Amino acid sequence: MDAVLSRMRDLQACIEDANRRYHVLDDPSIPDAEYDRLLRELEELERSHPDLADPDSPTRRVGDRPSGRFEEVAHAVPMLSLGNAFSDEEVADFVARIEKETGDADPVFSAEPKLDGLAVSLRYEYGVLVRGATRGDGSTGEDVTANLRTIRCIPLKLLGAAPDVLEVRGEVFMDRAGFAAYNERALAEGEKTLANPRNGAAGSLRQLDPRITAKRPLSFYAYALGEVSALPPRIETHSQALAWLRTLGLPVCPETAAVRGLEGVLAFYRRLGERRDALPYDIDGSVYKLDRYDQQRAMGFVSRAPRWAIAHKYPAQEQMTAVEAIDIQVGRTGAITPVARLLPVAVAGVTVTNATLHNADQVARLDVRIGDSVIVRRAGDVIPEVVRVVDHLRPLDSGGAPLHPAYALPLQCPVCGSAIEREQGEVVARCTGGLFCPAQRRQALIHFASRRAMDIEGLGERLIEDLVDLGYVQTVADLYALTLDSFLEMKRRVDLRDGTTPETAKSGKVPSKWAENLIAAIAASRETTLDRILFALGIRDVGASTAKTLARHFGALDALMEADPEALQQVPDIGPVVAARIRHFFAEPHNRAVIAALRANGVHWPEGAPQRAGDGPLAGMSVVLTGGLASMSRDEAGARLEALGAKISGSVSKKTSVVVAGEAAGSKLAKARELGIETWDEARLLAVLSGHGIDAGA
DNA sequence: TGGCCTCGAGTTCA
DNA sequence: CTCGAGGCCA
Repeated sequence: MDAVLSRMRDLQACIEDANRRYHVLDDPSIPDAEYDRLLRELEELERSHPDLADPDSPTRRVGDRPSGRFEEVAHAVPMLSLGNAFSDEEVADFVARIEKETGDADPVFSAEPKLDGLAVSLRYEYGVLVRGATRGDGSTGEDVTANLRTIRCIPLKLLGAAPDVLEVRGEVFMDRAGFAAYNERALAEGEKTLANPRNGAAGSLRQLDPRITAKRPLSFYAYALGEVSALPPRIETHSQALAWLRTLGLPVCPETAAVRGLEGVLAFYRRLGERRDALPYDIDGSVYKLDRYDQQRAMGFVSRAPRWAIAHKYPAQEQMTAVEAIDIQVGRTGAITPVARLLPVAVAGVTVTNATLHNADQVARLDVRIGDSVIVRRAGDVIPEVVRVVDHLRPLDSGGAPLHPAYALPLQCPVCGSAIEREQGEVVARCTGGLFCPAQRRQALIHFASRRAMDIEGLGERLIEDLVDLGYVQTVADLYALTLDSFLEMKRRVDLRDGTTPETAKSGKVPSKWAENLIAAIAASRETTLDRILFALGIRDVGASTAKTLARHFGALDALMEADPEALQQVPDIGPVVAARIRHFFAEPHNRAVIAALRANGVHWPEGAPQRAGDGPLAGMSVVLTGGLASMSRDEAGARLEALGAKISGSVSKKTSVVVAGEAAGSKLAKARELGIETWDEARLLAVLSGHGIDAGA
């Protein structure tokens, strides 16, 4: 019981603190999702232990006291908050409750996006805006009339026949474009940037100088009524009220729609969710309001929220979690990457356990330490990132100093013990162990086997790790000496090491199929091409594209190996730096030995005369492929275009001649349109290929 | 020398 | 996908 009580008091303190920071300081300390979670936990504890509930618990209040910088305003009709639903089930419960209590089997809801901004109340008397206030704690807010008057879409005078008194509730928000522009400027001028658009809106409204507010790109959508002296007749639903507000000149969110029953609200939720990223403003959910006023009255209220409305939240894009450790990863080139190991947390639908910290500079910028609470986000792309540290949750020692020191990169490679060095002016630190370092050896092998290199199917990271750790493979050439027996023996040793039951014991026969397939895949990779083997060798700064150029330019490996720096720099896109790296690679006796061993093991590729000048019908064209093609893969399409002399590039710029856009083409197509670059659909591509005698099929 | 344009390298999870 | 840096051109 003591434990419950102390947990409740802890939660209360956390929530109060978060409230204060959010409402009074405009400086949120924890993400909304975390706040909601804490509040729910406290609510549940209070429900199961009503005797322990504090009468002043934050669950009984909507927000917090105003900051005192502005006049206080008492709301004639309180501004309530909404209950939240985080799952379809909770929405189903909400709808079922309404159906049961109203007796309406198919109730109509007004559904609208839940804008991520700041709730305000506008008071019009005789059609003139006389006062605007923030929500504050729900019953008392702050008078921010002067600031609200600067928002262009808020009418200072209503159109038509307005009632004597009309209070309109709605959301003030900053759209994404405005937010981005604000931060860009703040960054350029060395000012503090805003954490998110909602803070932009809140911070702007709290400016003491309305001239500053006037420069902020704020908008407003009305979504509810407060005090109204006389509602026009025949307004019996929320939808009708919104339509009426529109006629008075008040902006209402165009996404708002009337929907029917559970099916209707869930369909609205999904439709809106799909378009979430495309909307010009941030939303954090949908809101459903029972449309008929008589039904709303029948449902009534619970302490802090109406029972006839609910906010259905989308999975949070930001979450708070704890850093359990900061580990080091060693890349193929020795690059040292610090990685935050996180307490698993669900962010936008997936569980995140790792997040890259990129490099030492980034760690220093964020000042991430072990034990810290951090905000994790999955931004536009998929890869999670640590956005910031929640400073006031940092663990402290008894003296009040941080428990953990600032993180410093180790001086020695944690894998091989070699020195870690950072070259002058470079951002990345590197392990100097080279192929002596097992981590680099492993990465080199993974690279060698990868699809764009030797394309050895089935030889994945796990297998390579075991092969390297157990000493079966030292260099890439050793792969070609592996036999069926060595794989089976290795498997036995792995099972023994991990304590896993050998499959041989379970099935009673030798499960050699996977090993046979692997041997076959390795054998198949013996027949390759010069550009693949060049790429596979893993020369620094020689990627797939440069390898292709080198292969074409020299035609044969020996010619490349003997080329001096001057000869190398004759190759397009090769300058002094890359030339030196290539020379350095081939000067290394170990690398020459590996190449000899590969050849001795039967790895071969066609060699031919150097092709220096690009020719073919599409010579000089720079083509970018994007989106999925139905009749062939992008790689195949690229190979065919290259056969015609075109250059395939990965990014769109004004030098691009054509963008081939397949299914679901994204940002590259958008960029092409923006730059006015010619685009081809798949049909056009096929026509061009067959027009030059290239068979598009198979 | 500065400002593109590219390429390379590293990264997460189902 | 994004960042960093090499290469090229004005």
